[in-house]
Amino acid sequence: MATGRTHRPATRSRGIPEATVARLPLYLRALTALSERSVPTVSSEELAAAAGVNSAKLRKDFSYLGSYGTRGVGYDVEYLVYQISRELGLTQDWPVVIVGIGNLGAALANYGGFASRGFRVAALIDADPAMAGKPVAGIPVQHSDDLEKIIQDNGVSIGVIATPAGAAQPVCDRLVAAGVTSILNFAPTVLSVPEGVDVRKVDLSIELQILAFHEQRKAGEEAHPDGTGPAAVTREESGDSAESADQGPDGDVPAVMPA
Amino acid sequence: MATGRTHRPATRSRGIPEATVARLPLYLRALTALSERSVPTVSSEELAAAAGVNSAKLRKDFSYLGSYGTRGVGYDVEYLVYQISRELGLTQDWPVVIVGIGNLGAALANYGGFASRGFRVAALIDADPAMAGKPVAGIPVQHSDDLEKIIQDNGVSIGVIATPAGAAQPVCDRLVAAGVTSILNFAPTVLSVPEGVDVRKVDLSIELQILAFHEQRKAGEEAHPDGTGPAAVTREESGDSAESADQGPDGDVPAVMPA
DNA sequence: GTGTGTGAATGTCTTCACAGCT
DNA sequence: AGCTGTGAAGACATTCACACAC
Repeated sequence: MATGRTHRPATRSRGIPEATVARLPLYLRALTALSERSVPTVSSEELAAAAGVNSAKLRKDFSYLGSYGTRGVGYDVEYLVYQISRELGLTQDWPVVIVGIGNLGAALANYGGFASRGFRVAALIDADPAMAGKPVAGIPVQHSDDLEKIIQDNGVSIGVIATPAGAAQPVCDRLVAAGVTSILNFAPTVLSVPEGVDVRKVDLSIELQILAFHEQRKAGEEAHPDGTGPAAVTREESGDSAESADQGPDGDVPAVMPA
Repeated sequence: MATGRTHRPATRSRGIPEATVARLPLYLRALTALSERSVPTVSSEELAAAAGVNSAKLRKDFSYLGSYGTRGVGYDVEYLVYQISRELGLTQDWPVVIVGIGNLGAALANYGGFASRGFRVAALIDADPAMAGKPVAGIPVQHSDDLEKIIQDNGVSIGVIATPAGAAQPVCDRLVAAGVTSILNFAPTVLSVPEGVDVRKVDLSIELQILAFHEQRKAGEEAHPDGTGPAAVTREESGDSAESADQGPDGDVPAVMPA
């Protein structure tokens, strides 16, 4: 959701819906787990449960990739892992730089699920001269003066911004000027980027606020089941599945699952 | 988005669309910045630009809250800040616990944007006895043996899980059993929760994979503008705004913060 | 004149339900 | 018989465009 949207305003042909793309990593994770347990095939029903979505959605999602299943049987786990990995571009190596090595930047640098999926932390960059040379997660921090050179030398196209809000836009501008075309932004700011550059943002405080909104409703309902309370709701809890969560914004990334 | 959905299956009356709720924090942030600069009023056009959305969407979003603007003039900044805060439930205090004080947990504990919005870190919990008593961000870490007591003593209803994947579900179960009804999950796992409990997830690796997907397409197009390449695309990049990113997810989903 | 508020139109995502392949 | 793949229906979200209030 962040700002508008740059990628295909409505692509057809090999156009995989954005909502589907956002779920592919989820399926991939579930499939990887099955693969490690040497499970050979899986049905849409089983895989959907593992990924926390419903089976119709999963089948529809896979249908955009092609017909990789076998009717009456299910999906071949290894084959699907490969197809989804390829579709997501994970069969290649993605050098990534992290800018802003504070608490969060360090946490990201140490994050394991990083390397496990084709992403390689090529460099850590920080504006504090005192940090320069210090190793974090085994990688020496470099000073931001060299940002452009680092990007270019490593052929980096994906940048992660974990700086304070005020530094985010300038850093973003430099990253883009140096050739970065995809940015994952952890700073609580809206970034302006030229067309063709993708930005995804992750904002803790926003997630908490969304939770608070729903939490408030729950409290209001309890206290006033008649729908009169503070945040009078009047829902109808219509008969419905028994799922849970969701995940927000636009692409609305999915988020959880039922018991 | 995620799985089904627990909150109003399609509530009307005071039913604010989920997509709108997800944007309210964005508007609030932009408004807070204006407020600090003592700007008295703002038009939908200006505010939309600051929040990174288009003005029609913003007006539609606000229309779900009520008619807080003045035709021909715009919106009163202070008044809107108050209304949105109230709608989001930020006028009250939300004690939060963070479970799992590793790199990420520590980063979250240190996050400023936290307290700034009605959220108060009531306790830090970790399973490592060696951590017990150590202060992180000025708050002493407590051992997870006391999790239930901590939740109850502090009246916590929102929990943040920043543990390794394997520990997430057990921790989640204990949190829920102790009374937590909203969970922000940073562990790369699908959590099972009973109906009535909200879960939002933030997964760094998923965000990167989505970026990689788009990045791959860009590369494919450059190399094969005819739409024949590896991941043959054939989009049409139809004329479009000059905004940027999106977030998914589901929407989009999304979540953290800066150093 | 200016900018909000909103019905109507359009577009996207999800769910249903079943035909068709194994 | 079983489970995928998918048209069609429905729900939801965004955008348009303009009447109306200031």
